[in-house]
Amino acid sequence: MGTTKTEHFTEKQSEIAIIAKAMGHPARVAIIDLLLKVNACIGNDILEKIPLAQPTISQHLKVLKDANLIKGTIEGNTVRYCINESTFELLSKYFGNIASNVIHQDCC
Amino acid sequence: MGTTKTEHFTEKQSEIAIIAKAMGHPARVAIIDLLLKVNACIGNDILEKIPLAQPTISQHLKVLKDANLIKGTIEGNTVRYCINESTFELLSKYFGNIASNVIHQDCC
DNA sequence: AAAGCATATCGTAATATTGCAATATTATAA
DNA sequence: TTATAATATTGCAATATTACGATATGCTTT
Repeated sequence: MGTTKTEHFTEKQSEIAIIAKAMGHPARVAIIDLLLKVNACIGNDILEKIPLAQPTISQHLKVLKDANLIKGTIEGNTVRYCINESTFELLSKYFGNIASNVIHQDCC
Repeated sequence: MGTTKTEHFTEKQSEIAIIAKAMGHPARVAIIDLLLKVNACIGNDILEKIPLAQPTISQHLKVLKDANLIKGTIEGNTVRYCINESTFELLSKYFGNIASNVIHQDCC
């Protein structure tokens, strides 16, 4: 085991899970926060800001990219990373929709 | 290793990561979708709807509860689960804020 | 009390994730 | 061309997650 049984769930459910999972690590949240603050697509200045080894950061960046949370473009020997707005919008809408559709009535 | 180095990150970053991680499994997304659809706090009718064994579902429910995504109240020999709106609001706002603060200019 | 439900917990096997050193790769600079 | 800088990949150890059978716990009904 250890393997997720994906076959039973809808496309949408799997999509959300994959994206949420990618945000499910503080280092990756920190990277997003940093990209947002710097307000530009930085390469691995990330290394200087986040106290993890270079291979580890590279791995986290890959996870974020695979989940479409960030984009990266090669620029010489540097990579410009930036936030992929639309995926965050998707998340925001998905969660916002849940929040606003909860009915209280006989709830806990 | 395998252990996340949490000590370097902010409270907020860790909080978001924990919540996002809890949403990072399709079964848990499916449970939330179900709770929303049923529009009431059901006990383990979840079992009938989600094709996983009872202990597995119970475990997923615990993860969701620990992340404050759902609440559960005991009612006789049943548990009423329901969505914890405020945590979803928190997520929606956090991600929405990111989406709306991205600056494009020289981005990828 | 006994039987029967709904849930939780335990133990365990299979697999995934995290983190990093070492090493590769690729682009620029000297 | 050689060195240097930025990034990716590989390999591996430690730990976490997922899934479930078996079993426990705790109501509720008979």
